[in-house]
Amino acid sequence: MARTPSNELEDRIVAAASAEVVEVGAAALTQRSVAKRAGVSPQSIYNRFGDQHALLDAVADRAFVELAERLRAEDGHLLDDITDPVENVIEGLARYRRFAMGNPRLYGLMFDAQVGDFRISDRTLGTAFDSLQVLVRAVERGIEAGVLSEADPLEVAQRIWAAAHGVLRFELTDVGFVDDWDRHYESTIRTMLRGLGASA
Amino acid sequence: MARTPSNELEDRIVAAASAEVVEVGAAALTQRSVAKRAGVSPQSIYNRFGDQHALLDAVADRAFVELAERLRAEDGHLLDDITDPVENVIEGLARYRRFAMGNPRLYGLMFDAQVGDFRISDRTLGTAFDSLQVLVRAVERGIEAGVLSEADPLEVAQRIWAAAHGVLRFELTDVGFVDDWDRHYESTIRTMLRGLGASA
DNA sequence: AAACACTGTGGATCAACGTTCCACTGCAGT
DNA sequence: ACTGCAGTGGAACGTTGATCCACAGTGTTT
Repeated sequence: MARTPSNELEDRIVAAASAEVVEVGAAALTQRSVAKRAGVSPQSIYNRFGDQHALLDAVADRAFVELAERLRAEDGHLLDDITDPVENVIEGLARYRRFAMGNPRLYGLMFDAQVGDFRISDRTLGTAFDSLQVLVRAVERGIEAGVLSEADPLEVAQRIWAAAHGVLRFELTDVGFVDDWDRHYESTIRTMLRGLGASA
Repeated sequence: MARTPSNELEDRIVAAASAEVVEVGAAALTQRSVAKRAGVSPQSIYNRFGDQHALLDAVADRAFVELAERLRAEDGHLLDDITDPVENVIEGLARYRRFAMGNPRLYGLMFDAQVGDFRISDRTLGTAFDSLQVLVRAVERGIEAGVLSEADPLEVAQRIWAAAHGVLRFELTDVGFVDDWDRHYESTIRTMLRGLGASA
């Protein structure tokens, strides 16, 4: 070894790529535009990440970390402070929605294959799993409180998550025929929670 | 006017593009490959459709028509023949899932922005709306039978649709941590229907 | 202090892509 | 028979992801 690579450079590249994704989307992002924005040569990206997919994967991974943080605490309000289990889930998913609608293109990168055959790596999928734990914990609370019926919390959390994701995807791609998406989103989740209720 | 354009040619191009989408996906599809497959010159595609997005839109439109047909009748079995309202919805969405999983790339084109900033046109969105009517009708039956509580059938149908779509998207992009996706899919829908139940 | 090893630069290059242009051909309508 | 447009074939342009190369800079080792 002769020289220690500066990971400050790596951060700059990922930050530039993130900004690019947020502004124009992953599909419109180019290696040259990222390099220019980060103030590095196009070659450096390949030296660091290998190819474009790997770079996008790094962007997605970082986004999942930010998502998890935002779910746990938004504007200083901890999700754990909400005691009512149902409202805890509702508020958590409301934050989830604000994240998605605030950064639609980033959300698209995380959950779609927006650019060619890009797929999230297993490592990034692990980070996504960490984010999901927030919802899993909320479900566990609901079960303990008897508001949700006994079942595998992970499986239940994913049912709720899927429903929320489905609504968001439709909203983001303008598919569907809804006046008030905000209301529709919450209605769908409340319907889900009602279906998961302990009563019979 | 001198010559009547053969829409047989148009059909050939759309058919070739559909096959291409099914096999390699919309992102990997190229104008040249479609032209070659259809046995026409690349130029003809532009003469007919304008650009690639318009061609993909035509493919999506056709796919929505096929989806609606398949929902209504699969292997000669009419959906309307199922009298039980709940099982009617379940079977309809099972067919929906088989369509999606049988043609994942086509499904991706219909509901994602898989290639750049491509969006379904308003006209194609109308066709999608027609497909949704199958589910709306099933919900109406459920309400009439008292199995589902009184509400706007269109709004309710979209809640169910969104939940189904969410599960499918996660399955298709390998996001989520589920053993048996088939079971998870049906569980999610049944949870939804339970939440929509007439009982208080 | 000197030599080394590696990172990053700058620029050229390649193949593939969507799209456009143009000259040419062939058929349908008057 | 003449005319006009649909479609062909091929070249071309600009942009993209990716690779290659010679060169400069800098931290580490000797």
